[in-house]
Amino acid sequence: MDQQLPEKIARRLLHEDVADRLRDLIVQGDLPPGSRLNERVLCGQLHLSRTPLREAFKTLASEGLVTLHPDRGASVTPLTVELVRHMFEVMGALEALAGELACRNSTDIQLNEIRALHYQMLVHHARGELAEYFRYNQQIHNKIVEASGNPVLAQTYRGLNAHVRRARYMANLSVERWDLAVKEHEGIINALSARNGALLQSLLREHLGQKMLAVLAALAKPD
Amino acid sequence: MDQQLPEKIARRLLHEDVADRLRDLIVQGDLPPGSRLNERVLCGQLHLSRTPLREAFKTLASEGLVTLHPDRGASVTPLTVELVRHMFEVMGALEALAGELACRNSTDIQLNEIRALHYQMLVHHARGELAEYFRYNQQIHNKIVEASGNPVLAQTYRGLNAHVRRARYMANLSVERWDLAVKEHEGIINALSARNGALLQSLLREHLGQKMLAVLAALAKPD
DNA sequence: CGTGGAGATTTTGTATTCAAACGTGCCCCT
DNA sequence: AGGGGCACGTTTGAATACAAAATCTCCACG
Repeated sequence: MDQQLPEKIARRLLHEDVADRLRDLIVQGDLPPGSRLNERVLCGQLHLSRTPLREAFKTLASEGLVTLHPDRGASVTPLTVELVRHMFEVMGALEALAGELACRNSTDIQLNEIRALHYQMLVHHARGELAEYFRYNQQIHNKIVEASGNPVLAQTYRGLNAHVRRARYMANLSVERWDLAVKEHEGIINALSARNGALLQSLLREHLGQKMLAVLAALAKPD
Repeated sequence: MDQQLPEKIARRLLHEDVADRLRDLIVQGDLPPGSRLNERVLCGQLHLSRTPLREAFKTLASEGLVTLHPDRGASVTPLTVELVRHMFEVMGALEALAGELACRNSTDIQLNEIRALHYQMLVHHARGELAEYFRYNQQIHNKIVEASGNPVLAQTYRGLNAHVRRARYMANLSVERWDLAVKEHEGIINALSARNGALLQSLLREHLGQKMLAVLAALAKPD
């Protein structure tokens, strides 16, 4: 047996922690789009030196979350309508592929896990707990991608998803849209359970398309 | 008019040059899969200090070309059969999307440019000039992705393509496969010219699938 | 009142330094 | 002889130092 040990021994690199932290700050809007990232200031706030911070910038830059301006520092990549549209287009292709593969490759255990998450999500929907709902919603989509059994797909998906989450954070969900989204999820879970790849793909596309419309509407509105 | 000026004023960052250089070395196999990247040695060879080199590592790591081992340095990510299979799966979805979008969005000028590249490629095929053939082949696929008008797609594609190019570099093309690939390209160009998205998608999938088989066969063979 | 430019200040890019972790070889002990 | 542990050299991780670029300030000049 050469399976992974339950706990990782390997220590985490500082720049990785910093990248995670900055990613969260950007996704949640604490570092607003377009804002400049002053190295000295951030070093003070995060209690580290410039070296690992700058390393984290490189990681985030290659994910597209920050933009590097030679000799003029880094800034949070602005969220434009065009960027959102293009991201959702790519996400659509990736999710469709994930759905198809998940129907083919996922184990029953993974499927049960996804169903469990779905029901947990329904609980939070019933209680009107938006933040928790989002967490489980996110987890379900991640699990579907994982269940595809394709780590390259999973990694690519995660990279883009940071952008999408950032966009969604700005979009306040209407109650109607929320209810509808839950209905769509119902269908998604059913198609996956039936391992109906073609159906799942079209449902995922529809779901993502609706999400994009909601995000675009929110972006268009003045803050 | 806010179009890009013909010449970039912005200076290039050292770590970007280094990342490009290392990427080439990895893709071409000069830095073979699994090989360890000793910082001091590379610094000497590339004539720079460790800081920008390490920054370049971070970029390449987030592209997946190198793997970082905490406290034990970096190494070139090994090319496994599984990795190749998974990459081609994702590339397939991306190229299909690119084809669909290119049929919808590309300008006639872009289309003409692609056709021109195609004929140039035919020239090199006729002369049996493999390296030049590959260059134009690569350019055509890049142009199709560009013609999709989706920069996010283009960027994602480029990231994965480095891996694919690395894999292909190991696969010696047979003459039969080469002739067939040219035929496939013919069909691709025609479908694109006719702006037949559905057809183009299936042709691109077929083309990529064949490429994957060739690469996998080469990987399976002993070097 | 605006404009332009020299010098000071800040900020970034790269090199160097310092500290901690890793790996190795040797010696001692059983 | 074999295994364990300790000291050493090497390599990496992070901080600091230095250099170059950009930005800001303020005053002279039109």
